[in-house]
Amino acid sequence: MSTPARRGRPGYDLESLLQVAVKLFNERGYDGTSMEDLSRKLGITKSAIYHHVPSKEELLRLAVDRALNGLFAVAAETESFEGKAIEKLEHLVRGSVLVLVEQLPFVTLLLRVRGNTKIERAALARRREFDRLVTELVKQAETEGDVRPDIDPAVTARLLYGMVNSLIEWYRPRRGSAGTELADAVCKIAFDGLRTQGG
Amino acid sequence: MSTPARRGRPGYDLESLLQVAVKLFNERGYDGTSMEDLSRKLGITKSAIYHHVPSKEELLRLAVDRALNGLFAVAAETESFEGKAIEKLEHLVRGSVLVLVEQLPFVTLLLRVRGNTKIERAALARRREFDRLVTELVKQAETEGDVRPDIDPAVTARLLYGMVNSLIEWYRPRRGSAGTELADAVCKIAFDGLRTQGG
DNA sequence: TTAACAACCGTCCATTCGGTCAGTAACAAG
DNA sequence: CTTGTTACTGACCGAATGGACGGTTGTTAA
Repeated sequence: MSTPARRGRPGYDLESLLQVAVKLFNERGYDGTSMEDLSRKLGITKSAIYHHVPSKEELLRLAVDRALNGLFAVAAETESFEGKAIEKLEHLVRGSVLVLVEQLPFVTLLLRVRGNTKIERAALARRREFDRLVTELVKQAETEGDVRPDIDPAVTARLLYGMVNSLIEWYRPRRGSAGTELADAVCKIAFDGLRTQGG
Repeated sequence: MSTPARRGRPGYDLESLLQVAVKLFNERGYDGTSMEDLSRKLGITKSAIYHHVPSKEELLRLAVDRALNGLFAVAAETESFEGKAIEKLEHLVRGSVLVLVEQLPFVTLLLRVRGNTKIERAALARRREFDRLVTELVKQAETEGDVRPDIDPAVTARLLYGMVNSLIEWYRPRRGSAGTELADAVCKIAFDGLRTQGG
């Protein structure tokens, strides 16, 4: 059923190890977490970690790639859409929130990468590509008259995703919560504002 | 005039050193920056740094305290205000954006603190206090009928400041830019949304 | 029973880390 | 020239870091 009867000695595999690692990286920061810290948390020795993964950085790479793949999957889905740009934009935002919620630890790690190594810089490059995509959509929606023209589209786009991405700072999954409610809240405030609608 | 003729051997003082340090901390992350890295950037030896500051953490403390003092000054100003809660809230947001812009490097460092040490935890505690203040204001504004009641005020508050704080991720000061325009943009989108208003 | 398999341990290593300390260099005022 | 003041150097230290390596233990399938 849930356990497909794995061969060999039981213990961590790469997946279960990655979960713990990413969680710890988020708590103390990637650079602030030593492999000793991680091994202590796992309950195994440091050298055992290197049986599963060739380096500390590889753990980071696996995590941020998972986050980026999730986000780009939503982006691809959005692009193959018919309709007005503002509808595409809302779809992208909703999808992004859902990815944030479902892959919270991975996305959290991604959004904190600073570009110290080749791998981190590659992640930043993909992030920028995603941001460009959002900006283009906002621009188009403005051209179509659905987004307020009194603010630079690039600024609007960044504020929008600033709000979306800030979820990682405080959102914590509760059992039974679908994430769609959260996406609703984000879309309401981002698109129509927190003020009571006059009308 | 601009130089009040300092005594002693010329070079860095605590202030000028702090500027460079905080900038580097923001580029590579606090944990990702060694005192050797910093000394290289400064053009002096590592031990020279310890003439100005007793420890690496003290640099962090000085920086985050400066950011927190700026934010709490605005908060105090806001509390001594007369008027509706929503007006207070807008004043707080505007003031926060201005502090963010004027003290960008310090606030940036503050918002990335993870709580690994006593000093970091103290900073996080003060941040939470500030967040409580914002939430209370949003709640009150909702009671007064000025903030949409269909979203949990705590969520609204967090999304609002998620947007505000996201400025540190992309805003870079340009000469001649006052920051008030940015505050305008933030308030417009946060309070009234990015969608074109149905007149 | 045995072979394949996968997870794990103990020991070791070169390097880097934050930090110390005793002394030196460069300036201003008297 | 001296004195006070401030910034800096170079050599050093114990601890922690990411990682290497050869050997071991526990589990399943044949």
